[in-house]
Amino acid sequence: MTTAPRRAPGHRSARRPTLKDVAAIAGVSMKTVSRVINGEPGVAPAKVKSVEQAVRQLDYRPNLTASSLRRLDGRTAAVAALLEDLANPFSAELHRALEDVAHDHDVLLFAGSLDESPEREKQLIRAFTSRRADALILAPASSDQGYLTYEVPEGTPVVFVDRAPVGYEADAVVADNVGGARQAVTHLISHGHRRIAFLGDRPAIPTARDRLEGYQQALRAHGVPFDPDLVVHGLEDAGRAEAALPGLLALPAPPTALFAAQNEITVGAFRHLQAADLQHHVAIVGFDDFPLADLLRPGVTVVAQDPTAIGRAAAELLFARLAGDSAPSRTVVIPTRLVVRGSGEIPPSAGPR
Amino acid sequence: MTTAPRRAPGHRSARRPTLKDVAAIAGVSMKTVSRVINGEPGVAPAKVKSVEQAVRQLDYRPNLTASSLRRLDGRTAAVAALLEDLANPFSAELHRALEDVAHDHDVLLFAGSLDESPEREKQLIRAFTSRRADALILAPASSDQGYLTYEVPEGTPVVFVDRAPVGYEADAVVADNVGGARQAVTHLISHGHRRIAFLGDRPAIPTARDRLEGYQQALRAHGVPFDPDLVVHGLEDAGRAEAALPGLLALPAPPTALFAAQNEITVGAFRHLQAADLQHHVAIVGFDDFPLADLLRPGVTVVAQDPTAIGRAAAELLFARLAGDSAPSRTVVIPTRLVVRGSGEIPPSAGPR
DNA sequence: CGCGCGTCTGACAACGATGTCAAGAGGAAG
DNA sequence: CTTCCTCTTGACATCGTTGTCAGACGCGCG
Repeated sequence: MTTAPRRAPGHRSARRPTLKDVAAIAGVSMKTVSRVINGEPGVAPAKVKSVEQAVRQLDYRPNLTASSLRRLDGRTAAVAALLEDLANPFSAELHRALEDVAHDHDVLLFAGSLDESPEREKQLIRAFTSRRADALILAPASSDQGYLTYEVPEGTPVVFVDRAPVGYEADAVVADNVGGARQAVTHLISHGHRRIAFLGDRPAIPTARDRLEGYQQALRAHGVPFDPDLVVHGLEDAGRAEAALPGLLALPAPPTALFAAQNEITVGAFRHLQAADLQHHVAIVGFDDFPLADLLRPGVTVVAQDPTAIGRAAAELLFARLAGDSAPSRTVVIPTRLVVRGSGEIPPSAGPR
Repeated sequence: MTTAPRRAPGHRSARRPTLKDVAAIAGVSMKTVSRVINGEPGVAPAKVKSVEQAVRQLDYRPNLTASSLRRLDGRTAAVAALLEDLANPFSAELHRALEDVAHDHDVLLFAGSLDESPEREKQLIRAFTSRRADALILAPASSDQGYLTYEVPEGTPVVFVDRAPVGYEADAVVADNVGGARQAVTHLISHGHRRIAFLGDRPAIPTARDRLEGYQQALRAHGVPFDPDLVVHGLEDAGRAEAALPGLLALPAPPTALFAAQNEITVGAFRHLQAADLQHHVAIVGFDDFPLADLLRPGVTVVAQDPTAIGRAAAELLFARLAGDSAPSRTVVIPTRLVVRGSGEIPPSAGPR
């Protein structure tokens, strides 16, 4: 017969076939089947053939959970990624990059969103370690990751992305937050601005602090006085950023330019500017690129992070660790890139009037 | 001593503690520990206490892979979602909705992107079934899912999202593609358009076909002649859509309005219109909403799908199946909603000149 | 005081696979 | 023909957990 090497469609057996079933059909021991499945040498060609035939006949699939339980290294060929919010383009692109590298290594990726919640972070870490993920990728929401010391078993590498670890020793891949912010603000200064507002996320977030630091460095370097009234913190989403603008622009000495330290904030701020028809009068540079920034009018000038590069670098560090690399932990800084599109090149005006 | 209920930070034991270790410390059998861990009744309160204490002392975590191996139902408390492209806002939002429902059920979500590749779909299905995911959520890339009959073990529910199954019997949650497209095109007709182009993805994709069907229904219903020159297929990404527009607009009788059957296509088409300064002269309605559509000028009118509703409905179907629901499979259709923003209300003009 | 019953408990097997190891087959060397 | 060695092979224990089942114990009853 040349057809029907496996069960006819429509029929599902109640139980998945196991090594034992294959061994019975092939007329060899379970161990020999195991050897063939795993490509171990030292099996007579004739037996290899009959095992392969039995495997096809039963449509046998090894049970990876059983296999990883028994194996000495206990590897599950799955890694977990805990990111900020998978619906955010930054996290989504990062996730894609991680997935692509993982796929090259025949490893699966579990993913979860943290939404800036430290509790959710701990919860998910537990869930993933209980399932024996081989490694973790973490964009932490917590302010201190010391708890990883006892949560994460020895031999499970952890690589931080986007944010550096605090209280825990591990590899990290981060964007150049200080340098990028400096670059953005310097760009505005070079276009003549001296009253530049800083629009930032909650200061508890390390990247938010770093970007504020870069903002201040740029001001200092060019002798621009620092005005605390121009610094707005706690803009956790686009809506809050939008709502914060009217007050800022109504100051006695309003800013002529905005530095938005995060993509959601940039969008929220732009939304208000456009609603007030100020988008061609108030300059804005955002940290982190976002889709369609080039289609807005004016196009929105940003300091772009490279989430794909961050993801790839993180995944490669991680697989190096899994392959046995035990060098001291490294922090890789991925440079940012200024993308000029119009909104950041608006000159200072006397005011919107 | 009142302190140090668990290992001091900085110290990691070489091996994770197991049931046996807990049993030894608590002075009971492994089985009793197992009972306490799983909250089974019939354990003397004193023993419960000493087990709980030992668990805390060792910071014991059950090994879920071993547990699911032994359990009769073999549940792993993990479900897999195979979506189109996690970096696309539609998939990303869907993913978030799935994750949220899964989280409510204390179930983890594995995710993967298919990128319209049937091979990748089969690969990932294998990877997930090998890991014994309890259920699958699938936005298929393949044109026929008959292979699931033997790939997916009996008792593992599959729920389709975004696209209905072909050659396989399963629950599905889809948007109202025909109705939504009809609504979009009717909207354009009601604004006076009679030469309306259809910009679509590869016709092999069922949703693309459905949307073409809706387009044709709307034309027929209003006595508008169908002109095959105005139908462009195979626009797989924004770049291709952008590149297709010049030829379309250079026709002897160019369209006065565009129906873009997918968000990437809408963006690509809009990008060309704006580059040619036609965005206020050629009407456009897109299928599927996208972030910042309201910030463009004109705002882009779309027929919005509700990926969150689709995801929630799919997840709820799935958990009902896992809970034992064995009713015949259902298909849930989630309605679409017309969002008017400006680009779809542009009247037909004699041409861009 | 013996019996039966319900409550707790632990010994043991089993889930599906792989690591260990010794034994059998076969050939080469003495 | 024996001895030794290599090459294959399978029996068995084991990974960490849960299902099964029988035994120990205390209790009330006749």
